[in-house]
Amino acid sequence: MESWNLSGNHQMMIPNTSFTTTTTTTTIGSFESSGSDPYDPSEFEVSDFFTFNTATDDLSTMVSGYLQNGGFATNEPVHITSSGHNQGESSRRANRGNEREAKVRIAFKTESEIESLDDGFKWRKYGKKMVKNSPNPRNYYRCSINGCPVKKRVERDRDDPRYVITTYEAVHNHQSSI
DNA sequence: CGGGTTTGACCCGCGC
DNA sequence: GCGCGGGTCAAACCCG
Repeated sequence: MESWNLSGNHQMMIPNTSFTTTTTTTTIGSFESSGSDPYDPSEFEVSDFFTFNTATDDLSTMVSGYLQNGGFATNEPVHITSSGHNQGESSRRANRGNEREAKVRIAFKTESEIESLDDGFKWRKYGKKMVKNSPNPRNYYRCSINGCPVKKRVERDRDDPRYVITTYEAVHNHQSSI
């Protein structure tokens, strides 16, 4: 768990992407970068979230800023190893276990009635699952820009359905989708 | 026709 | 080995 400096240093090149609902509280949690481990499927504990208040457009700024920089005003060396074999998904299985890809993961918890929050990127849904201990499904999205590795999953907080938890993974290799 | 969504099947890791 | 849970695939479907 890192601590983030939320001020400054986002390059904001996202056009007006405003969330369509009034967002009061947003929470951010679980930052991971650079794994020697392929996947860490650990869930986010609520205590891991970092909460702050923000105005609506600040939030979208931060989301997009995060997604493009690989982090908030962080000096974490977030590097994407796009090296060697990165073509296609079949390679993922092939080299599971010894390839080290930089993993960046961040979760936003946002109070919202709708779950399709516009964060300025174009997403293609590729899966949906029911999660255990929750009546709510979890949706899986992939960034639909060329070979962009970013995924996100969206689900509703299981014990406070007013909130939507959006988890982003990896860093965009392009700028805004618009 | 081109793109996204739906949806059940499939895969993989892990614990028993 | 088996079942479970999370994650992904992909064929069918939908919609402009």
